[in-house]
Amino acid sequence: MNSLGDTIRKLREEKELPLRTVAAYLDIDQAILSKIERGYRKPVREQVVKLAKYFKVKENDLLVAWLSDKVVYEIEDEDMALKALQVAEEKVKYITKNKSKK
Amino acid sequence: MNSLGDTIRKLREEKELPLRTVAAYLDIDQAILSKIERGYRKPVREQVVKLAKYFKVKENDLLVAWLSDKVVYEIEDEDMALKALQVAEEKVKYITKNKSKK
DNA sequence: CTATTTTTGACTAAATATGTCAAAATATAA
DNA sequence: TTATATTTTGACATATTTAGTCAAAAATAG
Repeated sequence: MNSLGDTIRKLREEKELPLRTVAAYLDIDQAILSKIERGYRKPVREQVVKLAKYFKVKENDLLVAWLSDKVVYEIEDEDMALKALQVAEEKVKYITKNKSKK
Repeated sequence: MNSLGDTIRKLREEKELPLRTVAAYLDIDQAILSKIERGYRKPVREQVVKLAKYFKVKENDLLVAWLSDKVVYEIEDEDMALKALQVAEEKVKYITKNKSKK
């Protein structure tokens, strides 16, 4: 199950770049990037978008990983987590359906 | 698609209780309860638990509504919302599976 | 009308998220 | 080894978000 952090670390290591370089591009301290890659911090949306551009991968792929990480983080300690996700899916389907028609 | 707010309002109106009374039980200003019922504020977990007790409904049912509302709130503006939820489900399944065995 | 209840919005306080910095730990290479 | 580069850690500061109060305005019920 790869989290966004794992993905970023892999991309960075493939190119043999130090944290410093990528962190500079994101305009944050390398300490934060280190934590993001290991899952101790969540990046903000803008950083995810920048990373997709930087590593030339599909922005949507990273956004899905980022969003799902956030969702999991928010509910993982709850017994009803899975049930809640299923209900959330229905709600999202309902919302998008009624958004298209006016 | 009923949100938690709708549920609470219905329960409260069935018993013909003013906001004041229920809000006092929750130890918050009635203004907040008003906003919670209409979806302009999210209750905290503790309040959801108290409400279940107060109205004598299943705690888990309210928690599922509360959690799913929170999840939807977090992702609804994103194009990848549905996809993210599906990935999140897989991640949660994976986590709970590996939590049971040690 | 008059009472009661509900809603609104400006404001404050508390909590959480995001970031810096510098030192410690780890890995790399001479 | 020992020197150098990289990564990790944790204490701390700052910013943003969330949760709450309060009082007045609006809506509803008698």
